[in-house]
Amino acid sequence: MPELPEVEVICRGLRPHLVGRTITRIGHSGLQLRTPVPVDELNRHIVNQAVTDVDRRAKYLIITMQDEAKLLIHLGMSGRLGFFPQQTPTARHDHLCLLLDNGIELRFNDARRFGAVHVFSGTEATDLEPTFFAQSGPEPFSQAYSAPYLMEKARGRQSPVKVFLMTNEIVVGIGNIYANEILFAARISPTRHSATLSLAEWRRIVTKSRLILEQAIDCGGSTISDFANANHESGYFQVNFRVYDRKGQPCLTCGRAIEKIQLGGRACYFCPKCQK
DNA sequence: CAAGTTACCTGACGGC
DNA sequence: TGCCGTCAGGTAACTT
Repeated sequence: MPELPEVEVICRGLRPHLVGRTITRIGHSGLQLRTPVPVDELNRHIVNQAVTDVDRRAKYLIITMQDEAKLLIHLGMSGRLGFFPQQTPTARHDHLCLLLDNGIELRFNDARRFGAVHVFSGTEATDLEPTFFAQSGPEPFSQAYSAPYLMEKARGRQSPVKVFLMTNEIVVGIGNIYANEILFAARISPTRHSATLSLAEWRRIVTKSRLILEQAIDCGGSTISDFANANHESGYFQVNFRVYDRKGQPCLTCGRAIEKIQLGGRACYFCPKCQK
């Protein structure tokens, strides 16, 4: 999926087009995503309601309605959102359409169907933190994401630090691409056992996490094959990739060939000289 | 409990 | 041209 920067960019792109608009009708492909699309709940809690806010928590987009009901959208690996005039023919893999009161439709397209749609009534949505997000760790930009916090969480953990950083209950929003980039920027080997990192090393990880994610957001996210923001514009952070997808290419710092290994079932890229 | 594996699903790409 | 295997940004449910 889109990782945190991409979802943040989409969130900002959606906000001005959605806030104040009323959703007048929904359309559904009939196919199940990661979880079934709650069509009845959408009709009950979202339709004929005006949107009051669009936010992000972890990699979820949160659309809040006038009566406090919330629509959560997760883009999975291949999910995309776009605005189209109502009469535009729907595309293959358009799974959810939200018709707005100005004749524009917000369409959720997801080829792999790893995405998800959740609806909460006003009552259910009053505090999603202790319920829906109970297992979700802190946001990378929050105070709670700190070196002492990571050091404590890593105590006794044998798992490679890259796998640890990609674990949602530790910190949300960091997926495969940015985990690679953050560890390169922090000069820490992705294979290090989490418990062996010093407080100073965790500090570098926290600082670089925020720096890399912020830069990616400023670039409009990274475009890989199928990511586009809500206005059909592409991001350009990928030109800043220093290790991701650069197997065999020279490290931009020392010239050594970037290596690719498998870690936690995912492709992992790093410079064996710069990252210790 | 932690860590490793599998599954979900389609599309793109490289090799032959 | 096309067939086949491999891989892909995520996450949760399994097993070990």
